[in-house]
Amino acid sequence: MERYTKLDCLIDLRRRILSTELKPGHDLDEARLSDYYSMSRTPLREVLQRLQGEGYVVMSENRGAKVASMDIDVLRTFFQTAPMVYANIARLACDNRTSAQLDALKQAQIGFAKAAKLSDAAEAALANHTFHAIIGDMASNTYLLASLARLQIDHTRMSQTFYRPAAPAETMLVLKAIEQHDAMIAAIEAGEGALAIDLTLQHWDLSRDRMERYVRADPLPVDVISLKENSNAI
Amino acid sequence: MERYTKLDCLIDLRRRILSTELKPGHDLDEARLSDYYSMSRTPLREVLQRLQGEGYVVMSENRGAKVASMDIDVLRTFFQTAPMVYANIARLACDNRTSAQLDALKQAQIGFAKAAKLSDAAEAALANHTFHAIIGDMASNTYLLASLARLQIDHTRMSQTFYRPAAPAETMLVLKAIEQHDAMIAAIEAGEGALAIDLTLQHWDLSRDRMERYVRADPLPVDVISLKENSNAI
DNA sequence: TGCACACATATTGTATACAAATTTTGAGGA
DNA sequence: TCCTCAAAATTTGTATACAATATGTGTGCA
Repeated sequence: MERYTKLDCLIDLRRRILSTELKPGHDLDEARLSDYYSMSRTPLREVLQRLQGEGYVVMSENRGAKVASMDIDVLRTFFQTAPMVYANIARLACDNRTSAQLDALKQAQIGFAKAAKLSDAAEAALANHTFHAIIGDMASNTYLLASLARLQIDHTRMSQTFYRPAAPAETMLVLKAIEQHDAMIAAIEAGEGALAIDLTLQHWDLSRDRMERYVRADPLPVDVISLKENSNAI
Repeated sequence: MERYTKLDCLIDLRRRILSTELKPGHDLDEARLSDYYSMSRTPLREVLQRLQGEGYVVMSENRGAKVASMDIDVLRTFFQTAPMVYANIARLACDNRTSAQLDALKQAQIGFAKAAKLSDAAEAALANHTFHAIIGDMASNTYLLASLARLQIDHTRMSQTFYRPAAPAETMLVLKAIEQHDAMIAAIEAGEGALAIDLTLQHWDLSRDRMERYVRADPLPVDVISLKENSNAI
């Protein structure tokens, strides 16, 4: 097997966690991972420590590392916090973006659109992650960036678990998201903070609706239930 | 020398960085530190990785770790971001605080008042750090907590560097801060979110004024300068 | 069958030796 | 004196061996 460097390993583990190839709560065995990346446990452990710092992983004494879980109470705070942070980041990005960052953002958008049109859910989610991470960089606010990074981890993982390729509405929503990204790029490039906030909140609403619709699935026909109740009557 | 555990080492390094015993930008030599804490480099390096994740330390490939610096552009974003995060944390704390956390908060306030009255600047700053960290816990919002933690690191370090024990106004400000803490405890205990936000912003203003006043020192008497100019005239 | 306990296995934590990279030092020449 | 460059010294990065802790298994007993 080819040889991984420590940075490769870090990036790859991030990718595998974001794509939910490594599911929330999954146990990360040091020996197995160090074997997988063909490096010794020492540098691998340092990678895990770092991933813990970034919020991808949780570690406990003598019990090793697990992929950070997504509990119901954490999800609640997620929906509570995300719009505020995303909006503020977008506004700051308008003030501080560099042209190099704008180029990177446009590149990321191309990657996102391509993956979305191929219906490659995992790739699209990761490209989307990159897109919003670049906006985070543009804001150049280390403090808010710490929140954003953690929000993004859970957002990206959720968008994966809530993805239903079969649903016809899903395709429409993705196309809408691409449009919104384009509008956001224009607003950031023009430095129009208020507009960027507005677009960001719309973008958030779209994403939230998609996730909510998944959770609140269409109820099964009531007829079937009443039928069952009748046939099983004592 | 007594033996430190890894957790002790982590906590002690945090303390030394917050108290600016280890100054911003200070180089952290692995060998020296592992000797100091009488442990081998392997666990010490893991501690450093973790501190990097928490924002206390920055590391670069083959160049080791440094105490996180406080550049002028970072300070700008600090003043930009702090009030928003502090206020939101305070509001959330009102909704989610437990009685155990309230007890801890009152204890921390006692510790702060004691250190302040003894004019122990370092101890007071650390106790103040603990006080606000507990409010952060109360908010139970992992996302915002990540921002708060990073803001607090720089806030605590700044309040140290900007402390002038000789200044008569300083004592007044500390007494005022103690009062504000008491009012905040009451607001959080009563669950009055709006009031807690208000008090938090007042508390922030006090702290900001103190730091600003330090930076904008009283100008030297103009007479002295003109005198000097005259005597050195060519 | 169900439980408690000791032993075996597996996994994590630490120390040390060595490899790789960086920084320092100093000799040589312009 | 100043610069260049190579060797030495220092420092960081990795592999491996071993220690400590946690987990799994089976036996004996009620």
